Amino acid sequence: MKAKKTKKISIPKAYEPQKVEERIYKTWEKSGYFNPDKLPNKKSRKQKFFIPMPPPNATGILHMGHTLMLAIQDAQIRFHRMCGKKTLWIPGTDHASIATQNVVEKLLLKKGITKEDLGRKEFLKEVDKFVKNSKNTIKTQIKKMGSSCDWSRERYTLDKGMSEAVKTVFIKMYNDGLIYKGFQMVNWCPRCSSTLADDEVNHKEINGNLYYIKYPIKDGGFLTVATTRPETMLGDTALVVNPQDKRYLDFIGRTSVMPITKREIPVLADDYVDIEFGTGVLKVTPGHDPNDFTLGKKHKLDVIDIFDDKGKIDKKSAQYHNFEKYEGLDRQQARKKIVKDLQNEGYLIKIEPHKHNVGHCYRCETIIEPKVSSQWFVAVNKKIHLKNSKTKKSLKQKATEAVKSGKIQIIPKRFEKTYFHWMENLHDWCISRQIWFGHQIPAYDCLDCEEVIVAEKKPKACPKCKSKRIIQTPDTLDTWFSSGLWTFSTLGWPKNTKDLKEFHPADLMETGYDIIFFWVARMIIMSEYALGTIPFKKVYLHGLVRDAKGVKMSKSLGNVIDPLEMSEKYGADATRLSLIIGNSPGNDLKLSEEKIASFRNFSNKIFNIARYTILNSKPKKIISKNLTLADKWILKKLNTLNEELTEHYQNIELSQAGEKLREFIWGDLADWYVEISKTQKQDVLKDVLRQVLVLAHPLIPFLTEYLWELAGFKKGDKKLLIVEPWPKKIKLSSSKNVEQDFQMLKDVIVAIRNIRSEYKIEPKKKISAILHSKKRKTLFEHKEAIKLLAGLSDIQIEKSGKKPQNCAEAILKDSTLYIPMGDLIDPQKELTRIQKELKEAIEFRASIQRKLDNQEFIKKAPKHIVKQQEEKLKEQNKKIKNLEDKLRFF
RNA sequence: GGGCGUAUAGCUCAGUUGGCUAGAGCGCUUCGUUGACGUCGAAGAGGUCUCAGGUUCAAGUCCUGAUACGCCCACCA
Repeated sequence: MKAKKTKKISIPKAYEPQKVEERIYKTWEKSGYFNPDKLPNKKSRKQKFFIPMPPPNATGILHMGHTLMLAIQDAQIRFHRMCGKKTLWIPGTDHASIATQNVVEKLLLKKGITKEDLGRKEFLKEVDKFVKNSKNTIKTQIKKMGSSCDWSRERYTLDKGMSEAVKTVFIKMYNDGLIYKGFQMVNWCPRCSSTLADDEVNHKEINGNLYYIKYPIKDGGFLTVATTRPETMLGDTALVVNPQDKRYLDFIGRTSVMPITKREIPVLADDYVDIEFGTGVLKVTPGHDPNDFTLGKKHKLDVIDIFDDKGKIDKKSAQYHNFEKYEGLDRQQARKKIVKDLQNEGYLIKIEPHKHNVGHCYRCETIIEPKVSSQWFVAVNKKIHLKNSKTKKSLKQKATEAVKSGKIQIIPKRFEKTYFHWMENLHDWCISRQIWFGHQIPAYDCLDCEEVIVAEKKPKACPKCKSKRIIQTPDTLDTWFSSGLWTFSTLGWPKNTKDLKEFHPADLMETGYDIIFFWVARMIIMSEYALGTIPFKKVYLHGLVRDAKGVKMSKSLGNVIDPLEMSEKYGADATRLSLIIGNSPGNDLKLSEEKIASFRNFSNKIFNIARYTILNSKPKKIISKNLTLADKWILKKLNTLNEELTEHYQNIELSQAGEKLREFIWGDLADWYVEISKTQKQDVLKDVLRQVLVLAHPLIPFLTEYLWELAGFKKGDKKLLIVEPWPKKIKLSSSKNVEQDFQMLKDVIVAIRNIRSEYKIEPKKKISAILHSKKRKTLFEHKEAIKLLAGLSDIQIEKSGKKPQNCAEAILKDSTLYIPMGDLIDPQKELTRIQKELKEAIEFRASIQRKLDNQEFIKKAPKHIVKQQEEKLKEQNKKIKNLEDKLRFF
């Protein structure tokens, strides 16, 4: 109970992460341990563990989503590194073609410059300049979070090696007939002036209208068409009705003279048309609707493209097809004007409000225009002989099998269904983009004979017509085409490198569920195609980080919580913990500054436990003899913690790992063991601290490494915590009953505290207690602890004895506690207390009794459950008897 | 139109294969300057586990249905 004098080692009173994090990170970097080739005990590292880091966009700044991914991956990497695996985490950045080009375009526009002003070459120089700069920013930020990734292997999706990989795959796919150029309906973003893949289009419900328009028929009569997009009528090339539709039988085969343009189009029959919808008459615009395109193909209709690349009514088309008066109007303007004209000329019958889904660009939110053009596609349904496959299979089949066979495991499992569903419905993937920034397609067009040549280098002459007028296709590739190669291109593919052989496939792919299709699916397709293997064994999908109210964070809403600001304020460890604890795969996370602050408190608590241990623990070396009940208890708890954490880390259940850690450190260690240790001549604090630091390190890297050093566990420059082997369980002899015995000790202390609280006894005031207990010896060992923790001046512990007078009492499992109150005793208070306790006990006993009276329960429930109930009953009976005895005195 | 998820204390969430007098953190109430920590400690209040059925000796946990909220996918003009 005498407070130990703290020695004069100067350790600050509170943890100041700002002062240590940067230094610790540099120490790690200098050690070389981020690099698997420089790890200690190299020979014994038989297993490997590899994570390719999802590359953040090169232009971005770090947001909570990144921080979350870094925290999870770093925890995994650190755990497996400590477990003795050869661990590799490759960092990198993504060039994010459309996104980056948009950003730079906007910046230039502020200076009044368009990209066309600069020309392709100069513009790309500008982009590169910009990327170079922001790449460094994000790199520094990744380091700030403590990420232990191998910077010597850092990659960029547009670096030389990557371009090599992209070219190789493209050419191989082309030669295998899996990449083709085709004239097809694609999603066109008029703002970006580029195509988009199907999954880059977001469908949103829009309150639109259905316009009913009269189409006059030659030789009399008219048909009424319902459309949501009247402006597309400029490109109509037919009307179609269902041949079963009796209303229109007479019209089939006749000709309509269209309103406005007065073009003549046929009335056709096709059972594609839904009789029920609208008027049952469909206007066909093969140039601007995917269905109409298919229908048009079937009926060999002309395709009229009425828009230019910016989504405005095209000049040439307007001249040719007789709608010059709309030339240059954008889609909205054209719609307005056409509706007005239709109305004036008496062709508009009515307008009905109509909800429908409209596609939007996922980058800039502009409404997508379906448009027919010549683009490059990956054929996903074409069956060929793929690597490591005996029979002919399509890319889609291979990618589906990879998951279905269990070779790839998706966490959480429910996303496997989503994945299959998406794969089943996958159409050919449009991979060409009319963007300047990106991997330019390795295809060359002969300007004289229009021959297309796919090759690594520009051919000297056209193989067909020998012309030398050859240019490279201006289009670039979809960003996801190159990031699809990420798991193996980062390892040096197409060269057959040592890294590739050693590390592929990755052990874990950790990314957001929002890019399961964009990226995860593409990586599976690409790896199966190029290498004939899976890209990774596990996919762990994290959710979105939202604000405290569950709203998506966005600059415009001003609800963004900045990870760097938070790390500066509360420490990177606290920021990481706030994202890990209370989070589960596939679910969104609500984050608030308060939550982060609460983990700062936790860090500080750990710091102070360590501080106390360093300054006061006795002895400084591991002991195993003469352990007290408390010593054995905390060591046993530590063993359990070790076991549980090991499993949680292995299964990527980091939230549970974090909670268990907090429970142990704050609950068991700080609130109980540290306090009790103050009454002991020697303790095991140092051993416990040592192991706790190891177990906590994957989740709390900075602080633990710092304390490791402070506590003197770091023996020699190379012995950093980051490479400390994962601890084995501590051997404990004779630890039977430790938990029950310690629980009894806790119960006694809590009971006294309770009485103090009820009687409002000042904490300063020391009182005495008398304890009659069957386990006298066990409690006696920690007599001083009871005194310290319950604020007693004195305690008598006897096997049994006479009931003392004027006491507050508490009935415990094997003991009865008396607190002499003298005049302070309030019989009424005691009576109420006992009565309340008795009532609860009786109710509880009744519920157990009911169970035990039930013959079915006795017959069918497992033996140990029945026994458990019987014991509970006994316990309650004893308690009730004691309480009733006490009542008799009142 | 198809599919999926969630519903437990004021808030954020745990609750493994059914055995629970239903837990934690934050918040709240009362009390406290016990030399590791006020970024702390002690004690406490607070829940018919969304609703209705069912299976079972036993249901927060499994099944069916309903309701609410959320998400994803989709070319019906």
